Amino acid sequence: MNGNSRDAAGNTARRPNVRRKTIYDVARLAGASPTAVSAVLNGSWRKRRISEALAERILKIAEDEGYSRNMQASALRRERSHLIGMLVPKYDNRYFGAIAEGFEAMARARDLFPIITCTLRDPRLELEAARAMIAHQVDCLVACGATDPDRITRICQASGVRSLNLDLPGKLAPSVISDNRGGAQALTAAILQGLRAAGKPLAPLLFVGGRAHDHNTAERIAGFRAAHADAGLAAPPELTLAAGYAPEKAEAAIAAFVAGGRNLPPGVFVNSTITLEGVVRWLKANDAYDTRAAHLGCFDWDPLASVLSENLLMVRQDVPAMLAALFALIDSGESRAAIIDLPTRFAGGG
Amino acid sequence: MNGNSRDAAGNTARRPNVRRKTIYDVARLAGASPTAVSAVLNGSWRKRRISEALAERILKIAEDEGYSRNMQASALRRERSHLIGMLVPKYDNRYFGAIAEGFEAMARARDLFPIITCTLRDPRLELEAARAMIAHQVDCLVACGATDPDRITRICQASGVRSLNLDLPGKLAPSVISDNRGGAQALTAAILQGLRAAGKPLAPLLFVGGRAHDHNTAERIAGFRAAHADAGLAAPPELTLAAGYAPEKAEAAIAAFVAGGRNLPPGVFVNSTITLEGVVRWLKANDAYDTRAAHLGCFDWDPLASVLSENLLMVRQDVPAMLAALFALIDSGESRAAIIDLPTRFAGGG
DNA sequence: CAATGTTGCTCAACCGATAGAGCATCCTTG
DNA sequence: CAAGGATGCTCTATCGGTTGAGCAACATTG
Repeated sequence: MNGNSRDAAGNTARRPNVRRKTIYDVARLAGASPTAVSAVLNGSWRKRRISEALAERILKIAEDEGYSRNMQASALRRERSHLIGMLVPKYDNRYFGAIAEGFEAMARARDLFPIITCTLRDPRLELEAARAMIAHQVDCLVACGATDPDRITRICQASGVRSLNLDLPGKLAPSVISDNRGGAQALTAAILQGLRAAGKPLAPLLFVGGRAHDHNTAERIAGFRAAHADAGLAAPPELTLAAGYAPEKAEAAIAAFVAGGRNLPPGVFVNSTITLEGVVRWLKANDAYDTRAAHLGCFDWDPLASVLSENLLMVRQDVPAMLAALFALIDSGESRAAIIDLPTRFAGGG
Repeated sequence: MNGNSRDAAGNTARRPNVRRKTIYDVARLAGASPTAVSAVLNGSWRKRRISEALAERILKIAEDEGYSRNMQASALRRERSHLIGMLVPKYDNRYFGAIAEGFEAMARARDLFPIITCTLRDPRLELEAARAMIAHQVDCLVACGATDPDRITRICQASGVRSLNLDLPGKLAPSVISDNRGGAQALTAAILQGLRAAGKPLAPLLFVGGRAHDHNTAERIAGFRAAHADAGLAAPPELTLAAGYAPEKAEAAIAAFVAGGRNLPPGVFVNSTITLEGVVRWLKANDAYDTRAAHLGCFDWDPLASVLSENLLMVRQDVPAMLAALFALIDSGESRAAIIDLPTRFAGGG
């Protein structure tokens, strides 16, 4: 089958001309044992009763020689890598960007080395990436916005790796998510209120974006419908266009909707900033867009879009709170499945 | 495969109760040697003259047992980790997001495991992250948008790790960057042309954002000035506000500029989308903003901002070309310092 | 039939760091 | 001054995979 699929990088793997320093090199120069050097350099020297004098000598030599610990060897021996992995769908929006940045900072604050990889919302890539992370011995894996979190949890469990879910919940591991239903309900209500304030007739809104079968989109649709009910409106299913997140899909969905002979509703609930791009593009291309007249709401937050638009309502998920909850779970060692549902905030109306 | 850690008290994240499978486990079950198992599982079995029959038996058992290679151990022995690291300043814009996504995809296509970490434009964090990556034995490190690329290269060299620069050039390692000067010159010319087309009087533009001492900002200022010269305009230094990328800094800079008794120029060259946020916020807050009247240009590309604005010109750096050039260098093993300067593209005028 | 080659597999020595056990000294204390 | 303890350090096995060397068994050749 695959005899030789190796070294795609054209075998640039020449042996390094600079031999890496090891504890053995440092030990020789310090006239001490590798054990002593190891203890000094990993901080366990007090416990191991190494004298302050020797510790200082070793530290100085290590510094001078540019010694750098080989974490692979260290992790191998200690059966603990201090690596923490995270899977993220995309880097094309502020939400996941903020999650990635915050995750890294909080991991580092705990002396964990964060490894983040984006999986492009591709289920196969998600599994492959999870397996790769496990092979690299991550101590813990966070699946953020995964299409099938439970599948990932099962893979982790098989290798004894702890896993947690973020943004999208699973049934097999602790999950930290936003209150999508509540946020969507509030956003929908605000869009309707905008219509009222503008003296326009109330009518059911259009829902665009997301995947009907994913938890968050389902919850948002539920909130969307609840807000309609609260306003005494029906929310007919044909106004729900959840054909994916990509801008082109949103454009195509709206085009098909209109081509079906229907009138465009007076307001639109958009499921993400990336989808918003497609929605606005369609509206502009079809001369239906006017910054003052549009009644748009977006379940996602982008400060630049927010400041550039007049009538754009945005829901901001509370990334710091989500990460705080996530790391509280990680710190506590909790691994029972349970969902932590955090409230969202409103950000800007232009 | 039931609950989790045995010692509920104290150290929870301790030893996993699921003992990881090793080649020794598989070897025992297959009635073969660990050597044979290793060879089969890493693909070198043909070279090592293992029979097809044994290979298949081992593969099946490994699959059934859920074996997963310990990359730490593997990397330790082979002195090649197949890890490739990248430092990135921020995840708060599409440019670095696209770089991160593309980098991951191209690394994976080469059987390298990408490790990306964001350093928040913090020089200290950059060095710390570089050192951490080296400790984790990356085979190669890409410094993207680093504040001091040469410092990072020197650290890498001391450990025999290959390094490359992206987005911001260094003098000690190969660098792939955008033609910032040319892009800025074209963008500036386009803004001026917009003024002309709108029948407004030509006047020097304002330059906002970036750090005067970083290469890219310096180049962009040069291009900005060249375009002014081309149009027969002076570009007085007091119109150049390079006080950082953050939105608040841009707002503050403009506020100070105006407070100094000067009139706001008829058009603005903005150095990044993140800065644009601050610029627009100030313009709106001061009633100076009108989507149709504003003459804004941004050296950065954000499709949502682009589609939301009427008169916003954006320069799009050619991320795919940059990554292609980067990996061409990586694949070729090139490590001599040289700068590859790629043209930018225009994207959208609203 | 001996010499040589090929096939299929195993042995043992690593890679670098770490932890348990052990071993001299030196210091107390009765 | 011997027993007991503290101090300061080293020895050695080990984590899991990989690799050069080596060894039977069988096939081929002159």
